[in-house]
Parts: sequence; structure tokens; C-alpha cells
Amino acid sequence: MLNMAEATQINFDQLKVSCANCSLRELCIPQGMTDEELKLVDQIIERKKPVHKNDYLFRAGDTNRSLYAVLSGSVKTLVDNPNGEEQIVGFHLPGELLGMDGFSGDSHTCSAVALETSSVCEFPLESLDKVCHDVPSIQYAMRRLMGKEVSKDHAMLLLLGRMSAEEKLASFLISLSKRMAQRHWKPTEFNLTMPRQDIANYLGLAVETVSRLFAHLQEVKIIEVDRRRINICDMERLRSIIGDGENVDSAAAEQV
Amino acid sequence: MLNMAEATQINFDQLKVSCANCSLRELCIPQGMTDEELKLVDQIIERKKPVHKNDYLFRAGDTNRSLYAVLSGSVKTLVDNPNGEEQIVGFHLPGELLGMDGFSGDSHTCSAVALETSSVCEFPLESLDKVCHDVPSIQYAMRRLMGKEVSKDHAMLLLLGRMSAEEKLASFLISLSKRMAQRHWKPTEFNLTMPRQDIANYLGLAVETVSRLFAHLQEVKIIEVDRRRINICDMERLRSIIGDGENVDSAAAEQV
DNA sequence: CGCCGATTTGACTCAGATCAAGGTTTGTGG
DNA sequence: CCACAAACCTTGATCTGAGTCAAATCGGCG
Repeated sequence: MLNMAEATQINFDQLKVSCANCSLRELCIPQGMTDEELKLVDQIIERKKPVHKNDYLFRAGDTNRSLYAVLSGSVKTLVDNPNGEEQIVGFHLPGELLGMDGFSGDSHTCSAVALETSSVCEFPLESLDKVCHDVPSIQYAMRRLMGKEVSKDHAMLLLLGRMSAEEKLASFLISLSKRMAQRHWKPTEFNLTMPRQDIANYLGLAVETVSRLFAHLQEVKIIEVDRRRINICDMERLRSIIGDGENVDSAAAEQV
Repeated sequence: MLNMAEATQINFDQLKVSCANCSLRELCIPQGMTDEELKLVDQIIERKKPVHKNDYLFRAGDTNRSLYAVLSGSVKTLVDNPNGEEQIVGFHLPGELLGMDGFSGDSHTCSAVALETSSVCEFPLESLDKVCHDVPSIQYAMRRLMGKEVSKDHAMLLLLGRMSAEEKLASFLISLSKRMAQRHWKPTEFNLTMPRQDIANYLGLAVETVSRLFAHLQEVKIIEVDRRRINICDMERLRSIIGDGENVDSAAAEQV
């Protein structure tokens, strides 16, 4: 029991950690900043309490706009159409950002939902504007991060517009694998934090198709799947599905 | 002949017009700026000579990065996949921006090609950074414009991921119609500046499907098509295809 | 006029959706 | 600790929207 309490205490402290000693520092907003600049960023962050699975971080239409960085856990963002259907537009791992859709107009245009118990850092838009104004290098960093967002979205348009179901799933797994590697986690062995339904929605497929594709990729020994657990056994052949043997670090796979 | 020459002269002068008297002012970067601020923006613009149909404004991989605003004509942007296929990610009308994909990394990740003889204003990235630094309101405007880009891309993900062929084409026409209206051109009668092939590619369809859909929409008297000429006869029913009778100004249609 | 690229049209095919069960895991309250 | 429900996932059978293939037609333009 004492151990448990201690562990809880440690977790709590981690939530209050500054950007300077955050392990995600090089993936997140602070990448490449001086200690000086970091302090300024630190000051505008509101560290949120953990959010639970299925909690909304924000909803389309919310006028209280912020940029969010995932600290732990994972989050999905989605847009709705007039008929009430929804399209998932992103899955966000620790160190990744969401909420840029609120930078135009006066409200968010997509919603964000926690896929599991997670914690996020929140940067209110006003404070963000102010610190960008005061610190050029932060403004520069923001420009870079938004440009990345645009390029990433373009890669998704390519995926949804031109790829077969199998290519879509392969791209998805490769993208996850690369993002695992960036976080110094195993790139070939990881847990999916989202249900099949969400993967299907994100890739523009039916759940059944995703399920069958997982079965097939396992069949031919490219991956092993056990429910949410993925093990990529043959990265080479997984890559060959999206059609590049050599040019492995292609922009497309990088950014899905 | 003299008239022709005169017309050419007038065109040439228009290219040298400042942002302050540009008719696209309220659609483009300068929206809502003071005269003071406009001058600063004006100074960093490099007004390009007209580009011809099929000319590249920039290519994926170009390290010479800029933000571009279409002054006249129209431009498409596209990304390539490892197999050499391409996906068109945007069509850009006068007053619309392109090139934000270059704001991250060190090169553009998509290419831009003129659909017809066009002219564009170029904002080199370095100058843009500088003026953003000097003038907070321009930085603020840039943030807004990039946010809009992200929201627009999300709407495209919804289109590609969830819509039927007919819904896609209807959304496309409605989007064009709205953008015509913004430019004070007829919202129900306009020319497509891109071939069927490009429309098909953009919407994730086959050319034949687009052709058949145009034929069908004409059949049921929702539109009239004559080659590139479009006349929307029944906007109400066109809208009903994407599934909203009342909630007409939905974000989805707005931003495709 | 004659060629070439763009567009249309028709016939056929197929990847992936939909429909229909059945199995498994998780959580929950008694 | 068990029973039961609710998600979630898989598998099989069938259907269909849209792709593919093939061919004709149209519209400019040298």
C-alpha cells in the first residue's frame, strides 16, 4: 500500500514537470529551444488533470480555443458531417499536438476525444499569441509545427484518395512504427490504443475489412496480431506493400 | 489591334498594383489590415511574371520556399507517392494561398502547377518571418490563415473518407460556387479551369465516374454542363445531395 | 483536312461494403 | 466469485458502387 501511494505521488509530480525536463521535449513544441525560451513556454502552459477514456478535450464549436500537447496516453480528433457521421482526422501520441483547427474562425472545427486515460498540456490561444509575439523563435517554431500539420494532412489525402485497403493499413502501421521509434519505444511491437472501428473510420474502410486485413497480414507472416497487440515481424515486406523497397524513408510513410 | 495592345497594357499594370488597391484584398493575406500594415506586406511581395498553363510554381523538394497568393488564373497543388502516382490536394482561385507545406522541414512537400495562364504573388519565407516578427497583427493573420488551411484539409479528409461519388462531386461544385460568390462572380455559372481527370483525381474517383456523374446531374436537371462550362440550375437539390436541406452553411461544404 | 488529347458511353469486373452470425473479452452488480 | 451484459472482434455469404477496359465522339488547332 505504501508503494502504491508513493507511485501515485511520483505520477502527480510528473504532471507538474516543466518542459525543460519533459522527456517529450524534443518531439513537442520546445524542440530546439534555449532554456530561456523554454521558461516562457512553461509559463503559459496549463497542465490539465488526467482525462479519462472517451472524455472530450474540446468539441467542434467550442470558442474556448487552445493548442494541446499530449503528455501521456493518446487522443483522437474527428470532424462531423451534416448527417451526423464522423471522420477521424488524427490519432495523437505523447508529444504530438492538436487543436490547430481552432486557429482560424472563432471556434474549434473538430473535436478531440481521449482514447484512454491520458494527460495533456494546454496552451490557451491568447497566451500562445502573446508568447509568439514576445519570442520570435517560438513564433518560428509554431510556423514549423503548423507547416508539418499541413504536410501530414496532405499525406492523409494521398492515403484516402489513392490507396487500396491493404496499402492504407500498411501505411498506418508503418506510421505508428516510426512514431514509436521517435519515442524510443519498440518500433516493431506495440499496442493499438484505438478499437478496430476507429482504425477503419480513420482509413476510410469498414471494420470488417480492417479485421480481415489484420488476419491476412498475420496469415502471410508479416505481422502478429493479438487483439490490440501488434508485432511487426517483417518490416521489409510491410514496406513493400506501399510500394517502395529502397526509398524507405519516403515522405508519404513518414507523415501518415 | 490597338485595343488588344491596350488591354495587354492594362493587365500588366494590374500586376504591379499594390495590396492596398488589389481587388482580392479582403480574401487574401491583407484581410482586415490597416494601411500601415499593408505597406509592410507590400514590401516583401515579389510579383511574379505570369506563369503559363502547366508551369510549375514550385516542386516537392524545392528548398527555395515561399508562400504564394494567386492573383489571377488558377493553380493546383499535388503530392506524389513512391509509385509515382499523384494526388491533387487543392485547387487555388484568385486570393487563395498555397505553399504552407514548406513551412516545416527545409523544402516543399507538394508541387504547384498552373491550370491556366495565371499570375501569383510570392512571399519568400524569410521575409515573411521577418514581417511577422515586426508586425504582430500580420503574425496573427498568418496564424488564422494556417488554421483555416488545417480546417479545410479536415473537410477534405471527411469528403475522401466518407462520401459517395455523387456526394463528392456535389460538395466540389458547392465549394466552387461559394468561392465564386466570395469573388463577386456568378455563383451558379462558371467555368471549370481543370480537366475532368484532375477533378477525378482530387475527389478520389475515376474520370469515367466524374463524366457519368456530370451527365446524371444534367439528366435530372440539377446542373447544365457544356464541356468546362457549369450552370447550377437547382442549388437546393444539389445541396440536398450532401444531406442538408436546412443547415445550408455547414462547415463541411464551406471548406471543401 | 486530319491528328491528338479530352470526354463520353457502354459492358463487364471486382474490391470492399453490407448483412448476418458467432465468439471473446471486459466490466459490473449481486 | 459468478453470471450476465455490453463492447469488441472475427468470419462467412452476398451485393454493389465505382473501377477498368474498350471504343466512339467531340473540339481545337496546326
